[in-house]
Amino acid sequence: MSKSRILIDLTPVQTVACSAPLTQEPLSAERAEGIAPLVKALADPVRLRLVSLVASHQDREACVCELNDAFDLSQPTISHHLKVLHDVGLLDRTKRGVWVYYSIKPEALADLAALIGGVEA
Amino acid sequence: MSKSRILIDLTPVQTVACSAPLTQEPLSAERAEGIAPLVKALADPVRLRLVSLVASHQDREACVCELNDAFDLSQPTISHHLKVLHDVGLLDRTKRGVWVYYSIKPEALADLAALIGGVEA
DNA sequence: GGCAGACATAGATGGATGTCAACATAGACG
DNA sequence: CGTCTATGTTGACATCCATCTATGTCTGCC
Repeated sequence: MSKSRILIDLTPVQTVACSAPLTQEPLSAERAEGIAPLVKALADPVRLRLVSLVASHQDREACVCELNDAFDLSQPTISHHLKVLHDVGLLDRTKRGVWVYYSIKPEALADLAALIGGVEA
Repeated sequence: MSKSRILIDLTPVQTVACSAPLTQEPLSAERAEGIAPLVKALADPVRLRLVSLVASHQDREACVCELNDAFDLSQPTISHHLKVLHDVGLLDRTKRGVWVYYSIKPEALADLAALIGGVEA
């Protein structure tokens, strides 16, 4: 009870960060519910490319205008995907003048990789 | 053109295995389309737990009957989720007598972790 | 102030997805 | 054979989700 209440207040990234690798012990239902949104955020080709574009960009951050240009999708659609990635804690958001820059939170990707890979972090 | 045709014939796991980490270079649209199904297969709390249950089980395999018992879901629903995981190449399937055993394909998880984590495989 | 550009939000819509009940299949065993 | 048990398949249904158009908000600038 108290354990699950604590989990409810954690972001997906935080839940991932404090979970043992999938291959080490069975994932509890509560943790699975907490982690799934993070994986789901990555489970889209457009968002995979967005993360990759940002992560591989100079200083691991990119302006929305550049990201828009990389896709044949409407600006609101890209904005929606960026919001999804930001909401789960994979991307940070900074406004500089008129432009908005999204940046990678590297530890989020690393923690998720450790959870999936399991082979010692 | 020829590159994308090759990718079309790869399974999600194979596509992941031959892709550079997300943080290293921008993911192409074709590769993103190939990888997304694998991530999507993991982007569900029930399937996360199924993978974890199988992966952390003795010999990294488990009988469907045990898996059914771990959930408050109908048997066809579990069967459906196992099929999704098997179709993308995360689980192997073996029939022994009346029972069906699903087993982890460890390299699939490792490759996915390497793609996401990026810190050298 | 007012306009223009960058980005977010709202609402609508077609398609994907998780779940179940019902049925099918396939061995084991009497 | 017939039945029981384990598992997969089908079809239906409700919900979720990716995308679009239209509109709102904020900022810089003339």
